[in-house]
Amino acid sequence: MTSRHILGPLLDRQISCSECSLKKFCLVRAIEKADMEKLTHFLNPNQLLRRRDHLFRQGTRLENLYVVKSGSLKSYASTEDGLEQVVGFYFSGDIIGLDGLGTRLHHTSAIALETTVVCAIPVTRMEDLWRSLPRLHQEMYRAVGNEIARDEDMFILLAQRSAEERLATFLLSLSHRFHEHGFSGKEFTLSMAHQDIASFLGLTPQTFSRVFTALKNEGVIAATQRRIHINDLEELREAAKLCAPCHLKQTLKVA
Amino acid sequence: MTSRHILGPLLDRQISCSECSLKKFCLVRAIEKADMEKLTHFLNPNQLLRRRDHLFRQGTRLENLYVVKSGSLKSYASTEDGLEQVVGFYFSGDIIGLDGLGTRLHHTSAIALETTVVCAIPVTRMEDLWRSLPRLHQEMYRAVGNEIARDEDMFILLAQRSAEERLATFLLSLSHRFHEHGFSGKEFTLSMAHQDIASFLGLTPQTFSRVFTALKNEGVIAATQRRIHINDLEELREAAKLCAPCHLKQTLKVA
DNA sequence: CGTAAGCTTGAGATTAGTCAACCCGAGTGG
DNA sequence: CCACTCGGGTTGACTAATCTCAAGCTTACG
Repeated sequence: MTSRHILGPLLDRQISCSECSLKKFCLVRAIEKADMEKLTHFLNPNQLLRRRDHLFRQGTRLENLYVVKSGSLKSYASTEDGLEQVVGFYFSGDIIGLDGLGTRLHHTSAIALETTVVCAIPVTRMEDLWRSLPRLHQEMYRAVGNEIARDEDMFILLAQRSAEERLATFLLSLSHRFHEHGFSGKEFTLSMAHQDIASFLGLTPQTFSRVFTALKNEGVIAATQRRIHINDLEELREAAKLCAPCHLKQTLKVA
Repeated sequence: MTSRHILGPLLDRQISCSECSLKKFCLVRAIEKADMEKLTHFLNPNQLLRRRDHLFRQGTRLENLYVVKSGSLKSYASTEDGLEQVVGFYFSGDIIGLDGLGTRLHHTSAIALETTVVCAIPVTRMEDLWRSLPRLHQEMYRAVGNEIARDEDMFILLAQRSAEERLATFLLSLSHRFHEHGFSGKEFTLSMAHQDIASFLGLTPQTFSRVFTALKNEGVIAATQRRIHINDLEELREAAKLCAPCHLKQTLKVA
């Protein structure tokens, strides 16, 4: 509502959560069918963004949390010295904006990587929402807990893993994520630029490119531009050096 | 309750939140005086840990969230290859255990760095707690939002800052934290080992030591063992290279 | 007092970053 | 329709930061 000017036109508002194709992955999964209409009432469903549209900007008031319905976004922080750090990628089912709940100001900016649809949850109505649908609560804390756990996994990745391990881990987590959502885990298209991944992984674009090329040369993956094909999943796992249960399942914010 | 065997004896259970010296910093600050007794009912207040006592271990069931009342803890993740990564330090007022809310399993281990007192919030009673004290809610989301924002700040630190910048940032954030709680921001004692800080900052103990020594030689700080004295706050800020508002206020999980 | 853990220091190896050139494809305008 | 430009991506040569290995020191504590 408030950031309408940077958003595309709203899509068909009629679609309720109960009809939403995402209900298996969204917060909504905790909700009884009967309550879904109630929920729909609290949301601003189906806001459309085009590639490069900002969903919100660092430092602005937190008006909504968003659930990604389709498409993808990245969030990034700008530092005073002009650098940008990508801090997360978001795909369908992910909640975006949580980092603003502390200060009620967005702590990062979020921008669509492709044509993307999100549902907005106005924070001013969250209290009512919880009251009206206490089960949602639990689901919300689940989401929050997963996000924090993922962030901690990222610490490990950034703090003690090599460039190759970071990239391999990233590809695996993407693969896992796509698979989870019923797509191929072996072949997929990146919606983000290589340099976004590099930033996210704490690497320069050059180092990213070298490691990426190396993986291709070793035959572990095949790739043209942003189209990725994983040839040897085992080898990729090897390269990622993560067999621990806690990592394979949910690593990175992209998971 | 469940982990009593690794916990020290319980202290005087009589102390209620309204008498607690921490109420300015704890979740409780959102609560009306009249409701505090109600809250006390939900808690397991004042569990005592000695140095090196575990509060919980990675992979075990999440039974409680904890608020640190006094003392300090570190949380760390163990990877399959035997490495340990410190992912956070916690001081009075901090909530610990949030990373387990997703899976209901602790995602990290937590261990006391000194004699420490915590209040336990049983997760099984959280639903009741929210119902009974809806205002607590908001405070909880505030805490969660701050934690996520801090994690994102850590990404930047780990992804693109030099060893010196990381250490300087860490010291500043400690200083800020102590100051906030009414202690001196210029002189304080570290409760964690140097190697814990090194791990947290993604450095080897050797690199940490070199940078630490350098800061001492430059006269920016003075330190004997774990006693720190900040001589030149401006210089330290310089070394940290963070002037952006979002960073100075709340950086790192220690803030 | 003796041991162990934590911390420091040095020398050398290694990884990733920097600087710079070049390539490629998409979109633009002549 | 083609040349131009620009952003993104690649590659090479060199540099610098951090890690590794190794030894020695200091402190804490039984």
